[in-house]
Amino acid sequence: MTSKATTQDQILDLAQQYIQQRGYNGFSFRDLANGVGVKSSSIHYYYASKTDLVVAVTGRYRKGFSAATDQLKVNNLTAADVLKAYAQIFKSTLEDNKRICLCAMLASDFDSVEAAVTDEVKAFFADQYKWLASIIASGISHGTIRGDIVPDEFAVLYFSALEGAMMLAKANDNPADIELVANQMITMTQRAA
Amino acid sequence: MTSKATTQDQILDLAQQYIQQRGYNGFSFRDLANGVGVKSSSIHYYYASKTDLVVAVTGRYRKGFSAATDQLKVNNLTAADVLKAYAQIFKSTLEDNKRICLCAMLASDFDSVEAAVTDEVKAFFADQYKWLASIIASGISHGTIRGDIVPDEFAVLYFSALEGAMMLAKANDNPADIELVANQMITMTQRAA
DNA sequence: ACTCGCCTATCTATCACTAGATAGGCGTCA
DNA sequence: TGACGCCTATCTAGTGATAGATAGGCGAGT
Repeated sequence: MTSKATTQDQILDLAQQYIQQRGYNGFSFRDLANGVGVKSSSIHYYYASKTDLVVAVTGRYRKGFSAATDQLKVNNLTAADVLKAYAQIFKSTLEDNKRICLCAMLASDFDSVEAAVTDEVKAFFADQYKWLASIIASGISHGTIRGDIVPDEFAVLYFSALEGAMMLAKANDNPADIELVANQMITMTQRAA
Repeated sequence: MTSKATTQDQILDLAQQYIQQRGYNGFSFRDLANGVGVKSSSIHYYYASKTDLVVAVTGRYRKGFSAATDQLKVNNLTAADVLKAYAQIFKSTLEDNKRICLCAMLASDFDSVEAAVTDEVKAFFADQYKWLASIIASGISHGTIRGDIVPDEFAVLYFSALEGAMMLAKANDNPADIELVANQMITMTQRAA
């Protein structure tokens, strides 16, 4: 009946989970093989090298994340509400088996991975900066965000703080800190001058 | 002559550097041994296990960091200036061979390390939160920081943002982003109501 | 309709290498 | 003479990767 998850999809799903939980150097082809129920050579059949596998996972993640953020735009919410919803993605990710942003993990592992991976990670960050800056700019033009905020700069701040909060919230086992961090920044974008 | 760096100190120094650059799973006893100029068994002579080694590195790092932050307090600077100087520690660390905060790296590797390590990492974070909150509270009482800031909450925000910015600045090869992030937050603590 | 050729997906078995860890020895210096 | 500091040698367990085999499906040509 249902559940037509192919072996390849299962490999990608589990690899993503492992990277988000343990990082690039924290899992092996055998871990993956055991989890999926095949032999490690079968993973090599789909992905010649670990780099190839991680590039595939990261590309899929980037697409999926962009699809998720684009959905936040459709309703006619204020910029502050969109930013809050964006932060909820981070909190939900952490609450899903203590996962960290895939690209944050890979960024920590930058010195261990090949350029094909770092390129994909950098592209993800660029995507997010651009998307956040557009949300902020829109808020300013609608008058719901202070006019002295610089969209490109606040995008870096907001994203940095969420990534950092995610890591700390995992260490301290306190996902609510992500909201605490997001809400303080959002308040600051609205406080009257 | 000079340079009395003992083998043990060299081991700790290099282990710290490797953790900050590659994370817990990104270096081996052999890497360390080659770098110091001894055999890997000699490292086991000082530290029975990798866990023991990392606990020692982390404890030393925590002490050293506290010593550095306590020095920022002595002069009669405004809270904003102290917070700026604090952010400079993060920028300098990144500029020193692209190192990330040791505890941020270990927090990313939480699922790979034993409790003895995570305890030390959590203690470091608690130290920093406490120190930052005291600086902020002092700024409020001196009237240089807005009274509607909550020290404990802003400490989490400020620290999260710096840790996140550090990781992103490394990935994007742009240490100045750390200052950009810090300055935006400091501005927000001072903007008139 | 049959079969030939090729593809897909997986297996077993193994490669060379690296991981952390351990046992025991040897020289130096107090 | 005994502890310290470091060595050689080795172990067990795993690493990513590769070779070669196999079972079954699918499509084209006769």
